[in-house]
Amino acid sequence: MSNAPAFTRAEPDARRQSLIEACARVLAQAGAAGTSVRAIALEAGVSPGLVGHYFAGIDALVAATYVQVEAKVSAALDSALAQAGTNPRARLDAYVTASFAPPIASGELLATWIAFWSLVRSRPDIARQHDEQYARFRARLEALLAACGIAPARLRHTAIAVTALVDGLWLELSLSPGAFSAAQACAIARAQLDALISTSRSAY
Amino acid sequence: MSNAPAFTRAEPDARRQSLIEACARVLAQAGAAGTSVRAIALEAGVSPGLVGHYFAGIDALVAATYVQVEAKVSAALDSALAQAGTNPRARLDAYVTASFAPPIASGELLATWIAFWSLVRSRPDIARQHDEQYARFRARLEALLAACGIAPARLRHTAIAVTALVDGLWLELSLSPGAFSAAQACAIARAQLDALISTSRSAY
DNA sequence: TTGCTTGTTGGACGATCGTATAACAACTGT
DNA sequence: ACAGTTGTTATACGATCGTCCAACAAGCAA
Repeated sequence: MSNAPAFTRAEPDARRQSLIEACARVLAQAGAAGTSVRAIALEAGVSPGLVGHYFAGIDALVAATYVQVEAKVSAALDSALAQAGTNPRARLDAYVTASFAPPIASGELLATWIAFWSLVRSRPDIARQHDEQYARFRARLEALLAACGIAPARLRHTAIAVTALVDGLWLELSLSPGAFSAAQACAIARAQLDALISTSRSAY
Repeated sequence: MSNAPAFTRAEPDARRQSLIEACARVLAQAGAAGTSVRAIALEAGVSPGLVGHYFAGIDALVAATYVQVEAKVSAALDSALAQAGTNPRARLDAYVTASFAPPIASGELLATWIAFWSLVRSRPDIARQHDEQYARFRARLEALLAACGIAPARLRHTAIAVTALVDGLWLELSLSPGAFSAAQACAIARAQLDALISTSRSAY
């Protein structure tokens, strides 16, 4: 009779990955409040108990999801930079443009970030994870800015400023897409970059 | 014998207010995940059932708490502007300085904002509330920037840029206070404002 | 084929959630 | 002093939460 397998055994890494992706989808569709072990397991097509087999708890799964989302964002930025050529200013523009385009600025990512942010204050390990992620993003931006001729003494301040500007535009763009468009966010960020770079060069 | 009252009857508005303040305290201490009707009632010193008497649900209470936090932030900004005198640039600096100082940049407010943001995507009424709040903040900033001589055609873009920059710095400052200090955030924002204002004036 | 390892299931468990409701008591007007 | 209004309490209810665990079965080794 029916010798169809009751379930398929998966490679541990692949199963972990599928749970992480299911968590991201649930976060995007149901928000942080509607994200439960059962909902994630249902989305992944597995039994609820399996989640506890791969992750210590729901918080650990959210943190792992954040890591994967961060990796996806980084990959999208790297891809944009690779296509931008070697001109320093063009690379900076490509960074900005990619930050306001899918998949980075797809409002579905917002729920993952918010769920992660809500854990930062109460969990020191997650706070450290956030700090490391922020440091990586700032370091990448510092390299791009240094290539544009920003004075080394102003590099750190400038990178913080650009990160804050891009994050602020990205957040508002994700929260209320009607306030302004991605193209406007691009134009605003580029205008700021022009001002920053010319100011720094005038200090030579 | 003991004729001490079992409970004290409060003015409806005062009781509403005390519940809102209790909700803000619970959000700050326990995060969005630990904020429940029972925890709020315990913090306010009332019975759990009373929350349902004043608010349709936990979401409505969070939304009301957001309104009150927004009012507090606005009051702090207005107070800072009132003390700044009449010089347009000094008023803009006062706006920035106040944005990175208590009570606005007290990390306790962050949990309220995050809890509110997590409701924006799934609840259209809360999305509208957020849009209105954002529009109010941008309008206030546009007035300050107009007084500094920003060209009317660039007013909207500039206000969006400054709002994004301040929000991004405020968010990172609240999430990880160790990355940079409030004074550094101030300096960064002021440098950006200098660049924006000189750029706009050179267009005359 | 047989036995072993282990990924996987499905449900049980206690705790906590939001909400509804009946009884109570504090205040107000008479 | 009395009665009516209603803010308030305390509890009950069903649903859902995260976690745990014994039983099952898929795949691999011998």
